[in-house]
Amino acid sequence: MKLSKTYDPSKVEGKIYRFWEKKKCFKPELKPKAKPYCIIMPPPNANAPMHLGHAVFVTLEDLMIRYKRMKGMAALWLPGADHAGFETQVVFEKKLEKQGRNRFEIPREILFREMWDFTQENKKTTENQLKKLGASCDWDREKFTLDPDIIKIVYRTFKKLYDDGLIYRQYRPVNWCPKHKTALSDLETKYIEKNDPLYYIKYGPLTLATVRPETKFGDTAVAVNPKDKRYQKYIKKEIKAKGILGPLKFKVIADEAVDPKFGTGVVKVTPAHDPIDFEIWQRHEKEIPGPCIVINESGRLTKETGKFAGLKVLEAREKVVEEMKKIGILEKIDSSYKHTIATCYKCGNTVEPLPKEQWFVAVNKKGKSGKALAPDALKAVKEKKVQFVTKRFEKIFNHWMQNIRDWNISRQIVWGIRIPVWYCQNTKPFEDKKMGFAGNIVPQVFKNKTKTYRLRDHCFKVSDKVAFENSQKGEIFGYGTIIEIKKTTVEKVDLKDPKHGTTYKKLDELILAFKKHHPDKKVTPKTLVWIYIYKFEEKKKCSPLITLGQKPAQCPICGDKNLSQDPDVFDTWFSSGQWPFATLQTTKPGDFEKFYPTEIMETGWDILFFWVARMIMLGLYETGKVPFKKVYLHGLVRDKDRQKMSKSKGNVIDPLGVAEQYGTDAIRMALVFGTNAGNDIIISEEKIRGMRNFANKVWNVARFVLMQTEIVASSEAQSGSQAHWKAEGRTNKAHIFERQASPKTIADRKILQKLDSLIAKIDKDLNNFRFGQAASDLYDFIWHDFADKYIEESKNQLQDEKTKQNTQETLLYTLKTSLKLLHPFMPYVTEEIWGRLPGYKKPLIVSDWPK
RNA sequence: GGGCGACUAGCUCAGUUGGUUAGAGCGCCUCGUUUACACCGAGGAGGUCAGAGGUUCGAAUCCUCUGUUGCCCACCA
Repeated sequence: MKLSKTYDPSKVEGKIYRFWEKKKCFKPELKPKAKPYCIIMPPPNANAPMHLGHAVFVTLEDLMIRYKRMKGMAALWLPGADHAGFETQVVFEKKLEKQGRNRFEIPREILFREMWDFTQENKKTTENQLKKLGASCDWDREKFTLDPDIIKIVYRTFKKLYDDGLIYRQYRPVNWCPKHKTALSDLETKYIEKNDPLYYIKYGPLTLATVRPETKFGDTAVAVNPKDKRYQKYIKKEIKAKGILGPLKFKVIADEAVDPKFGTGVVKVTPAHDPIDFEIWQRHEKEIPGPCIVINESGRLTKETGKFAGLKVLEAREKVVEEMKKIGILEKIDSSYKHTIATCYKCGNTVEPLPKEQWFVAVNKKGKSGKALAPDALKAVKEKKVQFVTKRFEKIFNHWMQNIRDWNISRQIVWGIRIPVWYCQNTKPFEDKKMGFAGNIVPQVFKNKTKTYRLRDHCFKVSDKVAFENSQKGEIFGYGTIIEIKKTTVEKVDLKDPKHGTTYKKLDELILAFKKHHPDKKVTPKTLVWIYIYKFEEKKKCSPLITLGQKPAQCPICGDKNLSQDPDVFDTWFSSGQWPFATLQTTKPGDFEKFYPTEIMETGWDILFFWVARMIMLGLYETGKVPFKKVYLHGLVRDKDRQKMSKSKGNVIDPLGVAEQYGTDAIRMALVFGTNAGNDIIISEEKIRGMRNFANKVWNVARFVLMQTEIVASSEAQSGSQAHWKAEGRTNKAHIFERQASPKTIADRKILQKLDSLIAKIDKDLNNFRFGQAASDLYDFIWHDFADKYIEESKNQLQDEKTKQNTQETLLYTLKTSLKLLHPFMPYVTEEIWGRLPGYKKPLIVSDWPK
């Protein structure tokens, strides 16, 4: 029996991968004393099978690892899988939708469990795909981003940042997706250009321009530029204006952020629904008044907007504009106005800025430790501690890093690492005295007031304690001890008493307010009212308790045992930003010390900000060292029409399917051949087929060489089993592996010289990350120099007894060396042939690189 | 509004610090079934390197401008 005429990858690949695994070829322990070389695999998302895009990173990283391994280094490629927080949540919610279910109706624990099972299933699939692609990673060290020991490290970092003053909680407008009902980071929004009408609205003596008239109900002021001459006389004055829901009063404030050239140079300030307005407002006042929140979490108007309550933003806009026209405050509409709006990068819905209390990472600030996230990262790059293989990504990185704002890491979803913070509910007074006042108190109760009035008889006694709650935030902010209770009627309430928590100028207003709170009751001037006079005591602010995951027994400040955990989870990138050290610190003892900082981070450029930037910041912060010395960013895989591969377009090439048809080696070679760092990779079936042909060429070169050197027979007898990897029964012709000392023919000399310079060239290319160049050089040499020229020439030389021996030597030596050089690119076919060579000692994957 | 790329053969792309006659794969044309391979071999056609200007002994490569095209970032209400 001879070697088959064509190479059949399906017969070899599985067998060879298992053989490598069995021989522990992927483990760095193979060379205990060698220099370490480590790549952390970008963990594939465990929410879908991999596609050809993933095959790029497998190919490139495996290529580097195999090369360095053959170069004699203790090479570790550390695999993993990513729970991929929000991404997976989105995928899973779609799945639920198809089943007619809704995540908000499913209890947290059950939903989490279902998603856990779902990701575990996908994780198995991706592991198999990685193996099929020939990934020579160390499976014993595989990590999942939700492994308990990883979570522990994430908690440790969070606490460290908090203690250092670099993590804080703040109430402010955040990017809110009304569909997914969670906040998003600035990176998770996508800006799109839109043509929206710009409305010019009269505000008393002023006119302002806005695209969002529906948020008018949440206005707190009107702002102008302090230097704007037109409006000097209004600054700090109060102006009266006509509004849809009745007369309005606004203070005119001056702020630099207002561009006098835009619109009329007058801006309405809506702190709850616009981040810039919030900042303006903060410079003048502090709190966002509760009634100024006019849009809710579903993107509908709140009850503060009266008859518009319940309408969606766009519906409300139309109606509001109509009304404004009616009452004559709409001056004009500029319908040619173009601007950009933020949308959710997953569902495309308009992002609604909503005020929320969230955890933020201060990226520009210096902590107590003296460390600062973004500045330190920039410095490390500047000092070349991290080098970008493609220069232009360094520019992009710098630009981004210099302009980033604080990072919101709270997400209102269940899939992820729960934020390890407990809040003291401080409910003691209620347990003791059963007050139950909290839910019904009006919000306008302040600490310098001492009276509040109620329509309802709460049956309180003097000396009772009541709690005051901010109904917007659902938070108790203080307690009152009742000193006196008076019973009176609405008309007798002293409207001028400054001690009242709520003040109305006229009886009508008071009645209106009462009606709003008690829509079920008739309120007349004769209606009974209770006036509670109390002593106010601000709630002792118990600070949030940051732990390493465990629930504290009690609040260390007030001793209260009623603690509740923050319902939110971390932005998935907050935890994956710690991946390089989190993995190495939890695999095997000594790994971190040995392999950190890792050699290179190889991933797609689309996650440069999401992931690479965060790893540099958090890695530096936590370990004092950069997480990797180099960054290699590959391009996106596109089809031959330059289309991005995506499921919705239906142009996804399934790597397993193609591997089945053409072989893994063909795909891998197709993905590197003629490509360049950072540029997109265009792949087509024709290209893969071409590389399959190349694999076959290599196979046939080997077939010829083995036939001509008459050593096939002994190994052929055992073909089909793994026996041919055993050295026994092999001829003792190890010497013919050696390079001829002095080539006897011109052809010999020529091919050997070419081979020498090829080795040098491949080394140089690989060390400079010019994989595409190396691949085509190899292709060229093996096909056109070795096969087309030398092998043809050898047919003559083998006829001649004088040159036969030397020709055999050269054939074998050239084959052997070619296989070594080619192995990182096409591991399967090279290993398979290698196993059939005379003088076989150990697998090609762990053989020495040619010199 | 800022920034970053791309433009080389019919198609998809290489081309290192400037240096012979600018390359590959696929496709196309001619010939060939010689005992490694038709998933092949031999040969061939096909390019004003987007355009203009500049630097240089010499430019696809460096500089400037223009055009076409793609992408990223950004708190103009």
